[in-house]
Amino acid sequence: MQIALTAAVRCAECPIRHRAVCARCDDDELSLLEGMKTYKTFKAGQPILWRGDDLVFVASVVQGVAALSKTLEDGRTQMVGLLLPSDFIGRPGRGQIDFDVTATTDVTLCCFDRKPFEKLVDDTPHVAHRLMELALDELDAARDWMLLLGRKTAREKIATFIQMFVRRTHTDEQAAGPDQFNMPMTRDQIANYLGLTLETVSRQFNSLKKEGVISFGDRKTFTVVDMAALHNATGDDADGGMID
Amino acid sequence: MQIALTAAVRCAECPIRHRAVCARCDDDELSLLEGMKTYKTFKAGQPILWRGDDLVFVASVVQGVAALSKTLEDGRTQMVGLLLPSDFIGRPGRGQIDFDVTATTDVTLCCFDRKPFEKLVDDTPHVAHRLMELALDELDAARDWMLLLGRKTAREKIATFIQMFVRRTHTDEQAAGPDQFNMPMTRDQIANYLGLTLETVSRQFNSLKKEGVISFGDRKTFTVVDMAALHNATGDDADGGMID
DNA sequence: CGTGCGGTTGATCCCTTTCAAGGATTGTGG
DNA sequence: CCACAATCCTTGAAAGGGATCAACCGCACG
Repeated sequence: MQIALTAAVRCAECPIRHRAVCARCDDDELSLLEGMKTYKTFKAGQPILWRGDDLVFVASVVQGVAALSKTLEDGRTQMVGLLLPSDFIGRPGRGQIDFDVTATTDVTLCCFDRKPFEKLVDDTPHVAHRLMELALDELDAARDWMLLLGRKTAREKIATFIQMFVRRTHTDEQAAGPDQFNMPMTRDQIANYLGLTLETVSRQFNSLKKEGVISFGDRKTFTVVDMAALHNATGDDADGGMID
Repeated sequence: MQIALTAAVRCAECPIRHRAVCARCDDDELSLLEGMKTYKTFKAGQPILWRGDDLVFVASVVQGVAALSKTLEDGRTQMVGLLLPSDFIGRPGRGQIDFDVTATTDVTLCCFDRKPFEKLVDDTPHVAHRLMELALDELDAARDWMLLLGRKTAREKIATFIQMFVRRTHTDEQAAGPDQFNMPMTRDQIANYLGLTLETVSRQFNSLKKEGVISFGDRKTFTVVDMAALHNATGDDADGGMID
């Protein structure tokens, strides 16, 4: 269920107010941002930015999921980042990006023109700080993913993916059930994220289902039946290795 | 050939003066840093920091190569970053790191105690800016590596690795020959970086050698015989996709 | 009621891993 | 200076996990 978002939404009531790039801002700073922002929406599957494009705007993801991906000459593609609500697109001091950004689900972005935003970053330490934190969080996530891509088995990849998704989603939206959640990605997109083929993704999902670790009603609605078993299947050590 | 470095080396003469965290500093700022810095050296193979350690110092790599790595419960390990001269260890606002840092070769670090350094970062926009740039560079590198780990074949991985290494090394040190360079890592370390086994690394190296793409005299000294063929073997498109 | 898209399942193949043995190089101590 | 050990590297044979190729299912939608 999506909340209708328009340019009229006030920052103070924004669902990502406390985690996005504006998290540290006081009221004055917030009203500066409020004066600059515009909302853009994208339908599932739509491209948001192409590799090599001039970066005319930067943005926070307000609703939905977007993906960063890279493609080899022969068409093999690999997702190199998943943007959930509060994640940031674009970077100060870079006029271009080196990957494609695509809407995975319907997406709402809170956009700022790049040039004025960069000026604001220079004048507003709170924003600069938060931007740095977000970049470092992304770096941590990227490194976890490198371990997954380089060394984990298909089964471990799937288990890790589900676990990550549950963790990030649970706090984001009020999930319907205890460990139930909605999977907004197709098997093919998941495969591109995990460095697998869609067939392998399907097989591993069904294998975890047969073992009673997860179950799903609709093909897009999962329930984690046995959280401990799921964690066990990730290959990670006890504390999960994830920083909260 | 290593230059002897002691605490007495002046920043103005430092080999990484123009690329490290201090790159943007003016003379005043530089003398502040100069007053804080101490050199530490580590022998090849020595641990520099362990995962979960309290981060008491941050540092720039002055000489040598260090590696960031993560390990699964059962011992599988994956390098998640390679630190060459001018790269930075540690991050503002984080008291801990989530990976091990190990000296791959003999390493010289230019260290700063974390707390005072963080204060300096807050007061010195030039340093904060540069730190942000370095973080974003690392993020770009991490994403290139995710594509490699997730989608490239063993052959492509090796070719990409050599290419990356030649590119970064050539500007760093004046290489002996045109495309000759010194490989400071063992087959095992390379395997951990590329998500392969050491046997596969060995086989692919020798395969590229048989094809006349590279040659090596000493097992640690490579020459790229056919740069175009090497690039062709990376799977990347024409311009290489690497940002300089 | 067909068509298309996403998903499942099966059979086969192949690249990389695994297991194993031997070769090369370096360093150390007698 | 040589013997020996420790590392690092190479090479071969076999096994296996995931990819590939292919057929089919089920649901949404026109």
